[in-house]
Amino acid sequence: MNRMPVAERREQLVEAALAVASRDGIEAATVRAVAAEAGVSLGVVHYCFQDKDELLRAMAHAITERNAVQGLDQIPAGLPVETVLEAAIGALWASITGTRGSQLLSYELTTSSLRHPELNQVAAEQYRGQWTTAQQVLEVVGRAGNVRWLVPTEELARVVVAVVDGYSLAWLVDDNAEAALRGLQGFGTYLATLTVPVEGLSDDAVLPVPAGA
Amino acid sequence: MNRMPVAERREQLVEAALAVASRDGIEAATVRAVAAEAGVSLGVVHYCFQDKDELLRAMAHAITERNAVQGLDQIPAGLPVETVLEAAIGALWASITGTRGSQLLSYELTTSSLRHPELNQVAAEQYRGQWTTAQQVLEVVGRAGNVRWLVPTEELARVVVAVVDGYSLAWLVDDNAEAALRGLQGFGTYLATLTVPVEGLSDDAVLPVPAGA
DNA sequence: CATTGACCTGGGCGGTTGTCCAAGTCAAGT
DNA sequence: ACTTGACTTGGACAACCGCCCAGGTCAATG
Repeated sequence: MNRMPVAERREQLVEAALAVASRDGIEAATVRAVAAEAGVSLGVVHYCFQDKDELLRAMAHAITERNAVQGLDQIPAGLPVETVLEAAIGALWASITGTRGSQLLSYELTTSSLRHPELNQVAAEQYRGQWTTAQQVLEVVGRAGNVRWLVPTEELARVVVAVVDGYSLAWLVDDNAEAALRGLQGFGTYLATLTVPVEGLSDDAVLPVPAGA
Repeated sequence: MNRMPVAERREQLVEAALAVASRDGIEAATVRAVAAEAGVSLGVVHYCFQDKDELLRAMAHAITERNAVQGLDQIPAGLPVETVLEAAIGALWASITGTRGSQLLSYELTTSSLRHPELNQVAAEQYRGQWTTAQQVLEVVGRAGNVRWLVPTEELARVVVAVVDGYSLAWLVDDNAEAALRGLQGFGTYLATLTVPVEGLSDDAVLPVPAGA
């Protein structure tokens, strides 16, 4: 096998761990399985990571980062907020149903983190990421729909994450993507009732908007 | 140790498994740990259960049954539906936050079931139970508040379960019970907007109500 | 009292796990 | 060319896992 610096090897191993765990579950992500997936002999893993836990933490960090970067910029602007929400929810749901293994792995990581002290930070970091992402989406949606939220976006973000999490879990169990999407869209129309249109330009002070739009 | 018929021993072992898994996680519920918890030697477990999986299935069945029997009858009647919902949600949330280990175990069982074919039915059964329970609660609430639901309770039940699940998971992670309860009560006021008061007796045909009320 | 059979014991078996380590390999610097 | 040190190898280790089984115990039955 070809040699490479430890930093690069670490990335490769994290990728391999992500592949194994997404496909076969977090329990199947043994040191041996990850090494085999990466095409690397057993010792390499403990040469690059002190622990198996350190590898799992790196994997969790990677999956959290990956979820956060989702396309914020392809939300259409200049449309009614109901339409904007519907489009955003549709895109979000498509990206969820397209990565079933990763979604399931996220829940496995959450429960594992809550049980094992050595993974203590994982779940909290995951949720912080989801909340800030949801908040950013809400603010982008507000600007795109030219509305102001009646409830602080920080509070709303927690609702959104809870509802999306709940529907994702239900979908993983019953495999009924259409019913879940219908429910989510219903939640979207409810969200739309929590907005008021921004009429005058004088309202800009309420919700600070970067000049670069 | 005192002897007992296998049926009774099975119940005791299921109880022990539930105790171990709730306290230390589903991975810690090994055959040895369950036997030790029950104060029984190793072989007894395989004398009462064919598999470890059969023991876990029995444990999952027990926890599902236990969640379903929650007090449906202590919902106050003759009050505005908003008040009824608030009371019901408060009671539900208290029973959730009072059993942290069991809640976490439920999520662990769900993910395990989705990964391992030998536990295939567990998650589905769990969700069927939750949905029907939620539907029953909704109908009781409707009768107690003297209102009719604008959306079929079967559909609404799925929403309720998703939202409660999502908030429970968030609470397990950030341990902020007050924020979660506030969010749930907000969801309750939204639910109240999906009802219309039952005015005339002629409306009884729409929503069949048993004579015994 | 003798016997039967349900129930219990505790050690052993093969397999998998995380971790470690002595030895080997190879590109880069002198 | 040779030395150095980063990187790789593959086997060994103890601990734990689910499962099995030959044998022991004891209440109930004849």
